[in-house]
Amino acid sequence: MVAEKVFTQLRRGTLEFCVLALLQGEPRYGFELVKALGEVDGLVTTEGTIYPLLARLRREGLVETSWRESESGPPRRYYTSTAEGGQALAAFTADWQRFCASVDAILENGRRG
Amino acid sequence: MVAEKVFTQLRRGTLEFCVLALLQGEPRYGFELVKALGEVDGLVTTEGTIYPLLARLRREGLVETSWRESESGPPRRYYTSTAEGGQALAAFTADWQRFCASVDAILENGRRG
DNA sequence: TCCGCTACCATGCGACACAAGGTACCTGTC
DNA sequence: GACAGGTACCTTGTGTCGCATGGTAGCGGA
Repeated sequence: MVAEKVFTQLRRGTLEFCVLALLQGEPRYGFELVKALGEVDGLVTTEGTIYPLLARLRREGLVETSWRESESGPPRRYYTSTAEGGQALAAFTADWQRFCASVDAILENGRRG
Repeated sequence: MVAEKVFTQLRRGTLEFCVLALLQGEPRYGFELVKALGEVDGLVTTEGTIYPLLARLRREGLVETSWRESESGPPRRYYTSTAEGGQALAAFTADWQRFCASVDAILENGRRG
């Protein structure tokens, strides 16, 4: 479908906070996040997107990391949301709802003509 | 507000179709669109964004243009949605709703922890 | 005459998602 | 014990798109 390109643009700005939401209360590692997002409609992504994104979140102090051995395979870097990450997520959630309401209103308007 | 940056990313991909929605049934010119979007929360934008965007829509055949004299000031280039533009808008609206549902679900999940 | 408004457009930049490729470790098979 | 394949990490280069900036031109008021 050509419409996949649309989602690529829509993901911008939201993916970051979807990851943050997935990390609330539950530490996860990069590969796991890719698989979790892959199951959600419109949020399919790859490692090439996730790792730079996680590095950014870490630089901004929104997540913390720790290495853990795996029972099978290489060690994993687990990501945990900080308190600051939780606040950022809450702020975004509010912004997101405002934004959705605005877009919905305009699209609705357009449908009527 | 620093949060303005968030909206910059959220606008990606949606702005294009918000413009298309505003053009449904009613021809408008560029400057008018900037003012119309400026009144909507989270969609404030400038000419530097709108004109390249309109040029893109025109290249893709989603809008058509015509010049009209203005009673006061320089002539205006009016943009009208084509049938193809209407179809693209309908397709996007469906994608947008799916995407919103996905993001809402993940954000909700994160809030519970 | 000169400032400011309306209205158009072009150029260059930065942020971000993604494709592609690279490293390293473990497991199973021949 | 060599080697294919899976897991998991990360880096580099590319393309898109919103936006800042700036430039042109006509009109009206001080």
